[in-house]
Amino acid sequence: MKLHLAHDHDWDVSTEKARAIQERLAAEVRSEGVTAGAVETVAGVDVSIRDDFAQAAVCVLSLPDLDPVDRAIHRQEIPFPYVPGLLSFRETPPVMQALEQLEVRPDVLMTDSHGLAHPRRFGFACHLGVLLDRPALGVAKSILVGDPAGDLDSEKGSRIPLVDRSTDAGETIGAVVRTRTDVNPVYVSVGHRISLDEAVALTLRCSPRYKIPEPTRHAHRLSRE
DNA sequence: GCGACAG
DNA sequence: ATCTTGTCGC
Repeated sequence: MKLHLAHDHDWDVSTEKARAIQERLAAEVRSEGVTAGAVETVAGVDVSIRDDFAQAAVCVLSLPDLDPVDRAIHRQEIPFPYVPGLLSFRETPPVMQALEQLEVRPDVLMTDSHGLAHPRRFGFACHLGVLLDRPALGVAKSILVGDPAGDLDSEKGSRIPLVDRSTDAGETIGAVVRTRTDVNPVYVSVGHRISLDEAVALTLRCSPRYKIPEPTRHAHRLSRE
């Protein structure tokens, strides 16, 4: 896919400068734009780390079937160390290179990270979305900042707000979502050009199925031998 | 000062 | 994230 960068900046920066960049770009995040029901393709984005290399993988799935329609990977040396709150500086560079290889332009980008549920309201999901000016959301497996507002029902589909009390009036920065009964909840937050409700709806639409992409089945079979 | 800390 | 052992469920 053709990458039209709405914003750009240096990547070889200090942690202080990185935080400053996040604070500057956080003002560009938009919490509205996409309608989950109209989304036809979603790109799942993830990065694996081994030694000094980062490998980004992107798989575009169709909705509502979740059939893989395009994919790409890119491996490169880790550009930035892992620092809580600065994850995007390690993951964005390799992911951009993988996205550029796609032939199908996904309607939404889904990342394994937080978006607004971040100390400076600018997690990886926001970073990716704002630089590309594309819809994006974050789906994390654990909390970086904030607290669940109450107790989440064990029933699939239940959701409660994720709020940040450390600030003024305790703002809602995301949602705690149960995608399946008897599984740990995921933490969904806005990345860019999508509302929290649409982000939650999309997360649910993308989770209750078991269709496994061919490459993954192969890798799984090999790994247990 | 101490604890927390996406992946 | 990655590593590694044991256990539970379909």
